[in-house]
Amino acid sequence: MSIQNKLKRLKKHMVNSVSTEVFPPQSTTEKEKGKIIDHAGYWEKFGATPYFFEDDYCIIRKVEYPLDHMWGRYRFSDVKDAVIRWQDIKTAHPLNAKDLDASQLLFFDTETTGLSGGAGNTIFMLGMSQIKEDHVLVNQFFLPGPGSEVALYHYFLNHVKELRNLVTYNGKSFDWPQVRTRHTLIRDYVPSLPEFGHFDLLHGARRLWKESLPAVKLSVVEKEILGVNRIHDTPGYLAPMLYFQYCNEGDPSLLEGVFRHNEWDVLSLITLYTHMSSLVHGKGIRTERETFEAARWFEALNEHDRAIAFYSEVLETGTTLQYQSKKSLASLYKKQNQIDISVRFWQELIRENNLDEEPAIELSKYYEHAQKDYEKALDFAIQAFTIWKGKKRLVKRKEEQEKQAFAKRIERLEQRIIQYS
DNA sequence: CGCCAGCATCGAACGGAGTA
DNA sequence: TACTCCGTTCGATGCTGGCG
Repeated sequence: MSIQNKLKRLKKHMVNSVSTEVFPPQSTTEKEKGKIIDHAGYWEKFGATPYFFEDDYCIIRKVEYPLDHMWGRYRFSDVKDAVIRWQDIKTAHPLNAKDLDASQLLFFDTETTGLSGGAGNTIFMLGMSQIKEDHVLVNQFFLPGPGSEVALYHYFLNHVKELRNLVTYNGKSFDWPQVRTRHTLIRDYVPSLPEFGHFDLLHGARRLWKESLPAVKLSVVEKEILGVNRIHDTPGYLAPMLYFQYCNEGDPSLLEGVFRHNEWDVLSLITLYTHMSSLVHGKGIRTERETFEAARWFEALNEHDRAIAFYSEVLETGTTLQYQSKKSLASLYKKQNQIDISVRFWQELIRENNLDEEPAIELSKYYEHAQKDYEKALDFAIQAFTIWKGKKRLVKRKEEQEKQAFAKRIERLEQRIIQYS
């Protein structure tokens, strides 16, 4: 096939996906002759096409998956249900997709030339997946060499116009600041960065699995939690080396593994978001720990009712986290002014464990202030003090503070008893 | 290897309720 | 009226683990 024909074909493909104003039709034959890309044959075989902008180009690779394709424990289409279930949850949860449609989520991951920030590093690949009407679309925008960034970001920023919310893994600290840094360097030549909502799944994953996994990196979560098994994955840390080698030697096949790795990452983000949403919605099979951590999450968000529901579930079905759950329930019911329920939990707790002074302190407060039964209050205060004294302390300063608090409480109660008797 | 969001921890400030 | 206890909120601070 002649270069001319090839270019014609490329152009036809590009008109489909790129608005015409960025690819002016006035290109002359002479001009098109300048638009010959390196390794055109390879890229074509790889399903990638060039996108020209002024004198530069970047490489666009698209991959499609059917919506019912399984990725780990879920089908891609399950993310739609997850998003729908958020609609009737009022909570300001950091994963809440209320008022969003699954198709507006941009599952996003970059490949860069290194970890350190600043202008020294470049992003050489912008990878993303999104939910289309009847398929999942993966897009990878690749920087074929330094100096092609305007083309890369021009294409990217036009592409994401309709999207509203990023979904990333550590993207708040890493990917998106990097994008912003690169963008500011060329902002005069490209559209401005859109205001995205942003779900960073790292932090929720930490909350849910910090205690049960050796590390909470995406690769571990993916394997242990999502059930995604990669074969022949190119680890992310090799990406910079491979890219530099490609820059020196010009052989794009060096990067096949990197494309693949990035593609899998943005697909796993879909499954991970689906799964984390399901856990938080209380759907599907959950471990005791997951239910407990979801409860803690809601507690931290001041969502008492949902926290209570989850802790209660642990209490009923759990085995190892019941004591902690009961403690949380006691203080949550107290906050909700359900004192009787709260007290019943404290009493149970004190019977279940004689090494924890907190229930005794709480009961002492209850009998002193609510019941005005100073004898009982004193008993619990002394009991608490005794338990506390039996513990090894680490922080001297805190120890002194707490000791004084106990002394004060006990002295006060003794005074009251003398006075009222 | 650099950066930074989010978490835990702590102290200060404050208000409500009860008490001296 | 002044004080104490308790709970809540808010800001400062320090730390850590994840990204390629």
